[in-house]
Amino acid sequence: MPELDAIDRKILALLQTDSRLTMQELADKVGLSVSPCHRRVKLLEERGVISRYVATVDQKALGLHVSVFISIKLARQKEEDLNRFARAISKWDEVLECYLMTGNRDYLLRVVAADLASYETFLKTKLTRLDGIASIESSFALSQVKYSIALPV
Amino acid sequence: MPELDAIDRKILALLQTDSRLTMQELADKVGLSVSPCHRRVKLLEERGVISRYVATVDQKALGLHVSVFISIKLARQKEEDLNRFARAISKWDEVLECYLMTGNRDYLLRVVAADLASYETFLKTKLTRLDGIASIESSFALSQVKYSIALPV
DNA sequence: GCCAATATTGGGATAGTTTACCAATTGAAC
DNA sequence: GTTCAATTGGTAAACTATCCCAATATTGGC
Repeated sequence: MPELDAIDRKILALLQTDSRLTMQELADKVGLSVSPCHRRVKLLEERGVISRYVATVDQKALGLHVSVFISIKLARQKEEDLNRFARAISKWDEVLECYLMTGNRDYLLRVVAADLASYETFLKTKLTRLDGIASIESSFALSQVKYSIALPV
Repeated sequence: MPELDAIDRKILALLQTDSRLTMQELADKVGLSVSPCHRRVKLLEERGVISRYVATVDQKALGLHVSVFISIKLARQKEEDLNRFARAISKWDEVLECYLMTGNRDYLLRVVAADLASYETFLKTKLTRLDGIASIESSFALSQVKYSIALPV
């Protein structure tokens, strides 16, 4: 696995911000001509450094006004319990993020919903129906101060 | 602001997963020909429903092995204090997400770092140097169980 | 420090994609 | 059932990605 040099990192920074740049524009910005720039991008894709290209959608435009962080403790933390939990939440589109945590909770989830009523529906019809959950604690976000997909390079 | 119909939502779902689909492929998948499909995508862009196109980068490939959630309380919560805090964290690339929260903390941040040492540097040279912070509590993620950018449509 | 081997770069040609225009079709209101 | 407005589909032109090959730069050995 070869290292990422300064130009690779610049390419990543730019594509994380705007993947619709043409190769010509990207090449100009990183100080290469189109061919080597193109080759570098393809290599970054093949090596899995660039994993995908996506459109980002405005949460308010979709009417998703509620963002909730949920702390979850499981009754048991055996590997099988963890895997079962991970499989379940992976299926649910409302769950955008889920982390296995250190400290006094097992999981931290970020969930979005249209309003409190549909969040309640999510809780009642999905999350609380899972076996092996010891406790659930919801924390509501008043506003999104910052949201970025761009990892520091 | 016209409503999003079923085809618009299908377009959004597909582009949130893969924005590199050609108009031909996208049109086939939603059951339109290229022209109307292209017109709909452009409208979604103009109306801000699609906000941008980005490449997603693999966190491990960049060597960013540490993900931390930070709970922060401010000494005061006047609008000016909140704005000052928001401006500061917005500048820092390590902070990927920041939410103003209800409950017993003011902010929840998601921060990434290469290792514990560089996280410590972030804390010491940036976060703890801010004025007006009453408390900071770090919660470490052991692993990312789910991470999605695709909002439910 | 020089040379050979290797990797990287740049330009040009081609295939593929986006985009704009216009006619045809569909749907809705009266 | 007819008219008007909105949406659709096809075609052509402009733009972009992609591949190939020659030229240039970099690295390692001596």
